[in-house]
Amino acid sequence: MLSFTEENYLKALVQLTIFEEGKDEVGVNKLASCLEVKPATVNDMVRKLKVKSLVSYEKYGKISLTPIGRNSGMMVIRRHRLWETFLYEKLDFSWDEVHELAEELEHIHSQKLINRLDQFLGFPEFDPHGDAIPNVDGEIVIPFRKTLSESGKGDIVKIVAVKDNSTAFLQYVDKIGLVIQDEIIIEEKEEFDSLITIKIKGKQHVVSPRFTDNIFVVCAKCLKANDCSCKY
Amino acid sequence: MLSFTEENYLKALVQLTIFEEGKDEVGVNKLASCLEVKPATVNDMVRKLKVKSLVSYEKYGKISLTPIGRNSGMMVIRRHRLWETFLYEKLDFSWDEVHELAEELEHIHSQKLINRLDQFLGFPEFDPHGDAIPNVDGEIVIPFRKTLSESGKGDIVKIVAVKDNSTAFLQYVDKIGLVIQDEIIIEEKEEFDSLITIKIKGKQHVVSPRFTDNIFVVCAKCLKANDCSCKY
DNA sequence: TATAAAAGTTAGTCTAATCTAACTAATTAA
DNA sequence: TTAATTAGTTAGATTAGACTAACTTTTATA
Ligand SMILES: [Mn+2]
Ligand SMILES: [Mn+2]
Ligand SMILES: [Mn+2]
Ligand SMILES: [Mn+2]
Repeated sequence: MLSFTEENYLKALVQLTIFEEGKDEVGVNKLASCLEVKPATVNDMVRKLKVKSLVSYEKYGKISLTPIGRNSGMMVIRRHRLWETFLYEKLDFSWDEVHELAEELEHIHSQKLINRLDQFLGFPEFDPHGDAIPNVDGEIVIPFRKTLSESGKGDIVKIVAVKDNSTAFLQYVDKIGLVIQDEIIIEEKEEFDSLITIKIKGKQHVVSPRFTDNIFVVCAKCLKANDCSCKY
Repeated sequence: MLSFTEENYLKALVQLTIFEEGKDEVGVNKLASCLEVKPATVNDMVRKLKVKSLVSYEKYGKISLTPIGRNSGMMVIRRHRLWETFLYEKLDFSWDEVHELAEELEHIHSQKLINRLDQFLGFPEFDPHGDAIPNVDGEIVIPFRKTLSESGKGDIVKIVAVKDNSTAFLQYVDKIGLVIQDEIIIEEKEEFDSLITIKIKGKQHVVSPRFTDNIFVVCAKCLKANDCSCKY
């Protein structure tokens, strides 16, 4: 049985080596800053996780997940996202409240409980932030998507997810009136300070990279963004 | 913020000094055996809880809860019983499965979460084992009830709760076909070995004190057992 | 009331998870 | 290719929660 702490390390490793585009290993310092602990602490724990065959690691080398480690980490994320969905759908929490609560709930271990919860929720594909929910085998479809920052002037896109899960960010998104699946028109891009003028539901907003870097979008014309042939 | 361990001590103290009839304090050894740790461990922790003003305690004396300690412990029990009810009512778990899962879930702290869950469940009064659920202020109505062992030959009673929450016991109750609110007729009491013959739904069963000590009943004739004037 | 038994305490040890401070290896840039 | 910077390691300390073994106080009993 894994401890809360071990689970949090594995979860962070999934985020840094699987969800992060084009990276399948990570260094001690980066993992440490992600978990808000010191590198010395990570060094200890990584050696412990290696003994348990959850990570691959050699002294002065990079850290990567073994298949077992990957699955364990993915299960933590599955639990996190299913609980977020439960809180949002059934208990009427707002999307900026659920993440914090799910940080605790994700460590409830029972497989049976989480599978029953999944069923109770009707096997949702996405959590309230637009993130895909890993299935019972730890498999996940990471859909094609880009950040709003990567879109060009004149593009018409659709918001599919948010990157930042913090209350401050999510409340700002709420304030602007933006909801998952909404259409966004990029009206202006100022190269000098990277401010972007967007139109949502007919209303203009000027937003900064702090915002656009954390909004995931797909082309609004061809929703099957994988085969997208639009300029986008 | 209380740790899991501290919460478990407070919960055990509520059970031993409030739910246990006519006792408002408890010794180190009894608390230790209830928590399955050694007396030395309890001694350490009780001194820590005293510093936090959660218990009253003097060296070589008995332990009792302060009002704050009582409320904290009661909140753990409220969460435990509400989660049990959720698992039983919404996720179709059986009554012998829910206790173990609730042992983990009871440590999720958010007040807002538990109050929303309470609302979602329609403010239930009792958990799947027939135990009353403390309200948002930590108040609880401990209804009048006796064990089946205390009933006499010829009594007609109604099962309102079970004392033992273990899987083994609850599955035995299931096997006999007994359900909360069922009527039980005490047909025979053998003084020699304390075996009791009962009738449930027209079927006879011979049961031992291991069973009857853990079944809570009220008189079936006058359901307001508090004012019961039947022999019972 | 003296003494044996039960209840409770203390000192010292252990493990998990963290830290700091000092060190070493690897990478980058002059 | 050497020096500086960055990344990673090690040793030693701390804290919470547990333990054992030895001790002390309280209570029960002869
Ligand atoms: Mn989240
Ligand atoms: Mn999420
Ligand atoms: Mn229970
Ligand atoms: Mn219960």
